[in-house]
Amino acid sequence: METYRTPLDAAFHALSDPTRRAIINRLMTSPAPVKELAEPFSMGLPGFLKHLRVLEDSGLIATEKAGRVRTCRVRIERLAEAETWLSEQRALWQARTDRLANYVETQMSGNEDED
Amino acid sequence: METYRTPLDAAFHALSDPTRRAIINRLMTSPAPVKELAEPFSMGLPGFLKHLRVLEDSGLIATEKAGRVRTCRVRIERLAEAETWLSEQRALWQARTDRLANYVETQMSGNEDED
DNA sequence: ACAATTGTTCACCGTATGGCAAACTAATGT
DNA sequence: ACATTAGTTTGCCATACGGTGAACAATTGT
Repeated sequence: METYRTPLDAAFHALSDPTRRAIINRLMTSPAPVKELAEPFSMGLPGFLKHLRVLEDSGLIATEKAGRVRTCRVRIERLAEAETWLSEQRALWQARTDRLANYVETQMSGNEDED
Repeated sequence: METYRTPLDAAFHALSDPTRRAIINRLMTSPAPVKELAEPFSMGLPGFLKHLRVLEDSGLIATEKAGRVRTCRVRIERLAEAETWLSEQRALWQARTDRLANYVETQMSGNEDED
């Protein structure tokens, strides 16, 4: 079903849906079975299961079935990858504003009364 | 075009495509005109412009046209929102593992020779 | 054995996505 | 004036997405 190329593609895609973010949010506190996870949402189980599959295919969660109950838990590593990408970007931004601040500073010490 | 509900939906969706992440990555260092941004990619301009629109609609970038050149720059706030959501989730996870560690510890001090 | 609980599969639907090619507009260089 | 550059619009396409209802397992409680 998921044709996503890289893990990051899949992770960000999975996070782009509010239902799925809510699921992640819930699972951060503790693992839970499918039924309990589904309860807060108005949609039917089939639709809900699709969301779970998107999450599982993305690696953001893992599931395991015991008896008739499938228990879901978060895989924090994948979430960390997304976080890492974002913080790398912010590092680039930081480097840039640092350069800019530095430039402004050298300019000002050159002509202190400039506008 | 974008029917996205919340800013977070739109931001994560925008980031789920490798082309768009590459654009963001490029823009982190400095603003750039459309043509220069498009050069590294094999696709045509119309397709590329769609990516730019997704990014702009998500609030991850802003663009401004001067003469015939449209310059694009990152809007760091929106990226920060995504980062914030992720770190909130990790805080929940952290709280959980802390609780768990605490529990294990109290158990061990109760029966120190247990397996 | 039987019913209830829990999950799964299937076929379907309307809309969005990611791409293309072609035609077009607007600003700039010569 | 004319050609070039830079971007835009339009129409099209195949596939993916988010949801539905109906039928079908498989486990568990009584």
